Amino acid sequence: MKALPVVLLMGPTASGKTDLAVALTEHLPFDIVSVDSAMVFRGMDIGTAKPDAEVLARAPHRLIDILDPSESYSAARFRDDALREIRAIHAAGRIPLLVGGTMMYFRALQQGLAELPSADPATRARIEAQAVAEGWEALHGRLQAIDPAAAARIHPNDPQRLQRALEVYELTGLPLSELLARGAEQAFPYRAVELVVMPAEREVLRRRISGRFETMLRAGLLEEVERLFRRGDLSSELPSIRCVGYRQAWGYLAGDYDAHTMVEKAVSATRQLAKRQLTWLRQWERAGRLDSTNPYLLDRALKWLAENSINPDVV
RNA sequence: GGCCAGGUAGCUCAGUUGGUAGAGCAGGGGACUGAAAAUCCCCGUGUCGACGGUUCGAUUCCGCCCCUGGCCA
Repeated sequence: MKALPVVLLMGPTASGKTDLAVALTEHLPFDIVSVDSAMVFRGMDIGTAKPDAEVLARAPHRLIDILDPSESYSAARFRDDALREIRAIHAAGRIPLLVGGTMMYFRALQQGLAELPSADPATRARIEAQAVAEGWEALHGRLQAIDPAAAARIHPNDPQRLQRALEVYELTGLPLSELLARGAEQAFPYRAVELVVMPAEREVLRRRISGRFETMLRAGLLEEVERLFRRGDLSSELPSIRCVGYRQAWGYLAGDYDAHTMVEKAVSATRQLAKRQLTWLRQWERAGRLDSTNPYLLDRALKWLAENSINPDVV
């Protein structure tokens, strides 16, 4: 029996993925699963460009609004969640359409992850304290001793990865490199059909990004962030508040800079995000992992899907 | 009109005791295994405001002019 299809629609921020996905649901029996590390948070709607209630009623998105901003998500949790949603959608006789811009989630989903311990706040706090006392340079030296391969790969200025490598060692007694070398868990047991929304020109995307941020402000982004700010239990260290737009609005509300600077910083941060997303896409393209067609136009996307024999009979 | 401080990378500035200059930000490229909208790495030639002068050589010194800000009239 042929593997069941899963359609993956990826692209940089502000490229029009959501619009295309919603349009596709009107032609084929798709159910959408969001692949987005920011849309998972409740109460973060405007700044994450979450589809509005009217669109969601027409085309429900799974894996949005599943976390409070005080919580944190992960690629591993996404993988589990997404596989569960995919099974449920297939069971209902429909086709999963995974849409988003969090490229590492796509990677984790399709290539799998090695068996590693999940984040442990106590261990991280301990490592953090050591970093404050001795500096990350010293911790990099320690990693050099326990896991030379990881130390060679991880730059001394990269606290996040340094902390993770040390955390894994403290939790398992084994070097991260060795656990990674054991390989990922089972592969993606579906037939993946990949659609990539690539902007023809960077300049177009740049303009869309600044225009969209202005629209977000007019739609009440500042009020949205202020609600989070006033809660009192959130901080700029949290993954939710580090999201593009939220981080800068937070800094403005905290009095770190004026409104004009906030807008400038937010727009730049969004462009930088798009650049990183494009780096993933180009890498996959070079590796031949992607079909280089740009299915931005709806009819082109539908044609592409037809060529890959995605139609209601398949399921 | 006079005095003072400036005019150096797209922006904010540093610097050159005279040998044509470098940071941050922006921008570009890359990496990426439980934070990933995160975290990190690499990439800096620009009439050094204009024109003259001194000098082997001026962005640097001198003169003059233009522009910006401040003070005084």
